[in-house]
Amino acid sequence: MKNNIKVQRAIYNMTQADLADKIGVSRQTINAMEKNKYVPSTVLSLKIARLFKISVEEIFFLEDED
Amino acid sequence: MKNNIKVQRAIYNMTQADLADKIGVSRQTINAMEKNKYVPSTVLSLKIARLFKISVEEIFFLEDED
DNA sequence: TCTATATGTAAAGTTTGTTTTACTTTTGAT
DNA sequence: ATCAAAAGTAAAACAAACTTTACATATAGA
Repeated sequence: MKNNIKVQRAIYNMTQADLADKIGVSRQTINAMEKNKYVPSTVLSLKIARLFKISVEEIFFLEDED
Repeated sequence: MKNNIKVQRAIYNMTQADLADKIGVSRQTINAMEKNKYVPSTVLSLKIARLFKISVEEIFFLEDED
């Protein structure tokens, strides 16, 4: 699974730490997500989508290997 | 977080085992999700949404405590 | 009522998400 | 070139997802 969190952050001019604070996780969690180190929980993706005012599907994308 | 997976299954007339097979998890995983025993990964919620031809937000709902 | 199918549940074990601490590297502004 | 903020990374520890096995309960049809 891939995501475009970094792009959304850029649109809203937020740092990884900003985003982490707003959705209640650590900065490393955001960093790891952006670097595709792991798959976040659905609660996290819903919170991120809500924050950026777009759908989960507009941020997270399934890949063939998923 | 809550979900309406059971309703979607009913619409498509699928058993928990059917759904589990289609998205590649165990039947107990589906059962536990429906009973709100745990929060699925974003990969799972994307697969379920795709299967039911609706958005993640139409199946999974954040609650105040999330 | 008997039987098959579907659902609920539980415990043990494995894998993966997430935090914390801490350090390095990059980037941008002055 | 320097400095501060931002991003990248890593290891240890903990929490939560997910599997497997196994059994109990419910439901519907013959």
